[in-house]
Parts: sequence; C-alpha cells; structure tokens
Amino acid sequence: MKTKTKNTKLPERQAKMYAFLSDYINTNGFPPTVREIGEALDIPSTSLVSYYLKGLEERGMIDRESSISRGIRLVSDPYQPTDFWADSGETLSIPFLGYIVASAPIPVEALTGTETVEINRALFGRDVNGLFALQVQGNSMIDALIHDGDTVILRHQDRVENGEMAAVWLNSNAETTLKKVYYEGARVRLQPANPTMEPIFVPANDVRVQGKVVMVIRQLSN
Amino acid sequence: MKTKTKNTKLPERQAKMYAFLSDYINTNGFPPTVREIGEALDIPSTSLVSYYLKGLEERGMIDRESSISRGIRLVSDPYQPTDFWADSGETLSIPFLGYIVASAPIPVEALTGTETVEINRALFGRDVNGLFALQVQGNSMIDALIHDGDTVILRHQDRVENGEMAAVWLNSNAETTLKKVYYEGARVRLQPANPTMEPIFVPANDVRVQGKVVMVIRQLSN
DNA sequence: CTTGACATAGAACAAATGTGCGATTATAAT
DNA sequence: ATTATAATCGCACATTTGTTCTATGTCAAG
Repeated sequence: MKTKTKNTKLPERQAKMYAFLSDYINTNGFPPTVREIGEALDIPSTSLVSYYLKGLEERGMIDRESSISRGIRLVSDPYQPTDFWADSGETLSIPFLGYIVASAPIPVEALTGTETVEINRALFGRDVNGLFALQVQGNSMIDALIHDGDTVILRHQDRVENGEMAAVWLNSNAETTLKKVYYEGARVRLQPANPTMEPIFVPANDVRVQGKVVMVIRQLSN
Repeated sequence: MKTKTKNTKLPERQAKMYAFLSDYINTNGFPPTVREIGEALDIPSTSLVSYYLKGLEERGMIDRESSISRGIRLVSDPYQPTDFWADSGETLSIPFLGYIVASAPIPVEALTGTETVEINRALFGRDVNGLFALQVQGNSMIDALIHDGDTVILRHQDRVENGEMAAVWLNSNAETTLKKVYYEGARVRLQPANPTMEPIFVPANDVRVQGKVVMVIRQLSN
C-alpha cells in the first residue's frame, strides 16, 4: 500500500514555501507571483497559495503588500537583492540558526532568525551554498574537540563522504553528535575527532546526517 | 558607495531613475512597477518610463525580465545594510607567524614574507592590536580542544588574567602549550580547556606567557 | 528652413496577477 | 456517525502592469 509520505503536514508545506521564496528572490532579485509559487510547489490553485501565504504572514515569516504583484518580502531576511547569503564581496553572512545540543536534532526548519555570523569569504572555498551556523551548548561534544560556546558552521546535506565530520542524529539514542562518519556496509562507524577516543558503531539506518561540519570557531575573551 | 559618472555620462533622468530603483528595492524588498517609477519621477507616460528603462538596460545598469511585472534587477547595486553590522566588510589582516608545536617556543618574527590570515573585524572587539596567527601542528594540544591543523589567533602579551587561555612556554618541560592560566601565589595552575582533564601545577617562574588565545578556527573539508 | 535623432504624450491592449467565493474533500474531535 | 475545522480546488473578476503604436515636441546640425 502506498502512502503519500507526509509525516509533517502543517509546517512542512510552509517551510518549503518559505525556502522557495528565499531561493527565488535570491536568484531573480524580485519575489515570485502567486502562480509561480504554485507551480514550483505543485499547488494547483492560486487560492491555496494565498492560503499558505496568509499562514506564513500570520507567523510573521513574510510580509506582504496587499493587491500588488510580487508584493512579498521575507521578514527575517535583510533582503539583499543579490544574494541571500549576502555575499557582499569579502564577507559572507551565514544565517545563525540557533543552538546545537546533544539532546535534540538540529533546528533545520527554524530559520527565522535575523542573526547572522560574519565570516570572511577567503576562509571558505568557492562553494558557499547551504551554509548555516550553530552555537554549541554544553560540553557533550568534547570528543569532537568542540567546546561549550563554540560556533560550528555546517553545510546542509544529508550525505557525507567517508571520514568527513558531520552533525548526525542518532535515532535510537535520540541525540545529535558531531563525529567523523565512515560507512561500513550496513553499519556506520562514528569516529570522534579526538584520536584518543574510541569509535562507536551504529546501524546505518539509525544515523541521519544533518550537515557537514565546515568550520569551527572558538571565540575567547577578547 | 556611490556611482560615478564614467566616460559615458549618465543622463540626469536615468541617474535619478537608478537611484529611485535602488531606493525602492531596498525599502520594499521588491522592484517597482513602470507606473510607480513614473509617479516617483514625474514621468507621466509609461512608455517614457519604458524608454528610460531600456536606456538603463542598454548601459548594463539594470537587468530586466521581459513582460513580467516588477521584473527589474539592479546589476551592480552595492547595497549595504546600514542597520546590521555596519562596516562588516572590514577585514583584518593578521600576520601569520608560522606553526606552533609543543616542542618549541612561539616564533617571534614573521617568517616567510607577509603571509596573513584574513578575519572579519566584526568577530573581534575593538582592540585589534598585537594579534597574530599560528597554525597548530600535531595533536599535542588536544587537551585544549585544539586539533591538528587548527589556526589559533593570539594577542601578544606576557601576562594574562586568571582563567584566560594562553600560549605558555614551560621552561623546565621545554614545550609550548595552550592552557587556561591561574596564578595561585608562587605557582601557576594550568587548566586544560577540556574539563575532563586534570590541571597541572608549575612554579610561577617556570611559565612564560607568549600570548593570549583570542580565537580558534578549525577549517574542515570544504 | 529642413532634417533627423532624441524626448515626450497618450491611449489602447493583451497578459499577468491578486482576490473572493462557493463547493468539495480530508481530518480531527465529539 | 456527526459535526466542526482545516485543507483544497476551480474559476470568475477586477485590477495591475508591461508593451506597442501613433502623434507631437525639441533642438542642434546642415
């Protein structure tokens, strides 16, 4: 029996819509029309798009000018006409999504914050897409050489290469951790960055990669 | 930044129009309509606005999507968000002195020419003097949660406040290490950043502070 | 004065676009 | 089962909006 693979119904659609809006504005420099949104998200009626749009507006995620075409504005976004990641030449503005704690998955959907982390582009490679920043809370990731208060910058992706450090969600343990990931057939080896610590092994279907760790920044007293 | 009149002088009307476009987009998050432009600039006919718009497009100042409403995009608008991290484009060039290894003191002079590490000024406080960067070699500082290859940024000073992380040279041990420093009378307690590890105690005259750790940056596969 | 490029109106038009509303279906609560 | 609520669909409608076409005005060069 086939189902519609809909685990989350309410926020899912809205989140996708917001993502599309953000993406569209980035690439085009102006917001999409109601119909364009519908086409992109397979919403066949314009009124349904309106419906969702109203929802997003009520949540304070977007801002609209009534009756005017393309009158959508992302509230949480300082709308750079050129790029959401605010690639202003030298500096990258990486959205700061919140905190990463061992006891909860990474808040992927909650990209409502206006906060950003300013990093020099020179520190990154050419691919600066999908980056986001989290601040580590607690010392539970000390085996990844990550300290309480550190800022980690990740690239959102659900698959990493062998040996890359990733934020992974362990279903059975119900926790998020930062480890080097090695796929070894049906199981996955999670290797702490600290070479003096032992790896752990979990079934492959138990890990969910939430993003690849690209950088760790520790700011101390200044 | 401001646009200057170049070899081809931009007609007054078009310059004003470009300014208006920029302003409108920054204010509203989406471009204006032909008629809105007309109203703002006292151009009574839409066709005349089109006329100017075409001119701007031919000059490569704007980009348009034909036939779609508000399909205007500024080609080179250096829009700076004034409210956020103003001046976030500022970059600090921190001299890169070389490598820090456990077995040797920190080099005092910059070695190969003028290598620098580019860091965003926003990440630092106001005092940006005496900063220098070192790259950590080896895993000997793992108790400071510092990984092989990490870049540490230090401020050159020979005295730190209690609890601050510093690069210290231990005379008797003949090694450099990164530890939190606590002056306790005649002796100094060197506390690893990793709270699970035990501190070590050394005579006060045995430690030589080489600099205060201001930041740690770990770059991973990108 | 004539010519011709440039600037300007004005209006008509087709397409694009946001909105409203009734009708239908799904979901959850009672 | 029944009811209430949320989700969904279609479609018509009224504007909004970009384009085009014709006509006119300006002004410097020939």
